[in-house]
Amino acid sequence: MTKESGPKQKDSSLYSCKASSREGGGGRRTFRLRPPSSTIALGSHPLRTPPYYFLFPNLCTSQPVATPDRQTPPENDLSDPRAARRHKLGLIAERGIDPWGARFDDRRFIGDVRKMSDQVRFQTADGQTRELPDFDAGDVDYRQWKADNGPGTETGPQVRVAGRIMLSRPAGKLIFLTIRDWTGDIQIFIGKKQVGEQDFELAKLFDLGDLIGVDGRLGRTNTGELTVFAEKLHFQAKMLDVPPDKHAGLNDPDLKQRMRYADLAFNDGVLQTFLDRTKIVKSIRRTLDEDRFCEVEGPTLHTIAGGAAARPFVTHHNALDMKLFLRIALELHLKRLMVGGIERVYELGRVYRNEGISVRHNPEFTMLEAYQAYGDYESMMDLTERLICNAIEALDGRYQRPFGDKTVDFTPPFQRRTYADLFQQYAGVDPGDAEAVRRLADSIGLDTADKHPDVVKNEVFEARVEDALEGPIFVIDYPASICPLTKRKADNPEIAERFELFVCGMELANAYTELNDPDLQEQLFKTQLEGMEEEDSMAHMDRDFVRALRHAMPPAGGLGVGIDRLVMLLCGQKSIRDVILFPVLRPE
RNA sequence: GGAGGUGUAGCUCAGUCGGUAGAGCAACGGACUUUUAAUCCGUAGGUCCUGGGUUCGAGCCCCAGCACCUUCACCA
Repeated sequence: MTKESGPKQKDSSLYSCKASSREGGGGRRTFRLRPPSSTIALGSHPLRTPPYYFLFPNLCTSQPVATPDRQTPPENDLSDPRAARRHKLGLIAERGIDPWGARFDDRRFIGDVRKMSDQVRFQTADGQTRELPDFDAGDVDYRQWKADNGPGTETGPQVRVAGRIMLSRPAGKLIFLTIRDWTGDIQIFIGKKQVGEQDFELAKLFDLGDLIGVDGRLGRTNTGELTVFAEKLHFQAKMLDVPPDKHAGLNDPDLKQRMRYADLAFNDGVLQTFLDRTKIVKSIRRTLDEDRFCEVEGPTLHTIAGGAAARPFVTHHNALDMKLFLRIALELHLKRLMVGGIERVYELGRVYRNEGISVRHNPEFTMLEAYQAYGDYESMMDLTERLICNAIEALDGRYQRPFGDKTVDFTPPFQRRTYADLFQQYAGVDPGDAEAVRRLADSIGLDTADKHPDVVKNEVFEARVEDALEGPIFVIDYPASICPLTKRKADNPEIAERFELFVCGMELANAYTELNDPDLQEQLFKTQLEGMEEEDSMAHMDRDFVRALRHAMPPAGGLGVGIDRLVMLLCGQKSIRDVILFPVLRPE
């Protein structure tokens, strides 16, 4: 799954830069001079902490200090949770412990430690080793089991873990913690007798949200809970702000997005959704790479924002004194590359559209576009199905996926129905009967004045058909006049070889048999430009793109997939802002 | 941009008819060596989004503004 990214790979120059940028911190970090980690024995971490409080004298007092604003309350008012945390930060430093931690070699991810549970054994007094009862099977009274099998001692592997304190259950001279890293949770047992007076006093200074490291032995408590029985504690970082409610978490959607770090750290499932997003994106790349598609990086700054009908963001290049647009699509540059001979090409990247924000729209979003020379829209349909099915396999292999109150069945093959067929079924009108379509459009309150019959038809389709498509369903063979970049069917110039994939009323993918006739392309651009506002994206003819087509682009299939929406559907998230780490927000 | 809703302790939320501001969690003090959102006793914590207005009196009613949510439009 996730590659080990331990501290060994840490860029020391980056780190020293970070240290020297802090007041009083220059030269403090000396770990680069230490021997390699292999020579460091587990549990005997060599950090000899300097007298840390000389470096941060202001942290090490509980005297009142100036309070510039409400964010830093008086430190002597310990009823304020933030002041209490700062006070404890000072007490930790006074104990000679760096409250901001240090490199922590040879630690294991908690998820891996949990997999070591079968190494926990019970050794009887006469030297026999016994397997523990199967705790997953149901209620096991482990205290009773030990009494029945005793006398004896539990043995388990020595482990080193680190994570954030999520729950704390103090019980006299015992403290139970639940700590979490990005692979899972595990309980920590801290007994005064077991860790010693020093570490137990340190543990009393722990707060929810702090990061700690633990050396200990893996075992089971009387209730059977897999637990690291602490032998040595390592403080790693203090959380100075107050974490959200330990049970309800952070609920305010604005705060969740604004403080995504807190959302990720404290709300169940959020981190998993974003790790799943990465899995989906990796799977898409893998699928395309296996099909010998070549990933490229086109320009983000365009002189003409083309390839889609959307308003662009405008920016300015100072040295050239030139207006530039953030790209609204990847299409036109990828096709230029096909002319150049990259016969299977894709880009998976961010595009920007200066449009409204909604539960399905963010001004910047991630798009995949893929082009395959000598393919057509049928080849792209097969590819789309493969991309989605492989992504599902990369997650958990479950083809029935909940979305809101529905369940979407992604078992291939997906349905394929023509636009006309679906129009007849859901709108109840023959799509070939322009007058009947117009009457229907009028009756549902659409503005039909001065509009091309196919445009009216498409508005009816969007109003009546799209929302009804629970899918996944490929809608194929669109009216040609609404698809300016699409090749017509050989036997019917009224029909464009195009499909859109719909799931839960949402457009997930869009693909064409690409138009490669430069003269027809130029003509269609011009037709589309007529009557358009200057600020609209396609209102500038991309002459260089037409020139590229004159150098001969192979006939090809082209596909666009909205990655954020795919992640929404596969992860069961109803809002696009729940699958984008940092969605656009107004300033605080 | 239009319409509707929400804004109260660090977090999650109550707040009746307009009459002294409430709970749980978190915090602080105390008890507890096998707990599971630990429990028990005690303490402290408020710019009721902001600014006006009505009223003897406003968290509550009225007006304006700000932010977020839902929905529509633009769009994918």
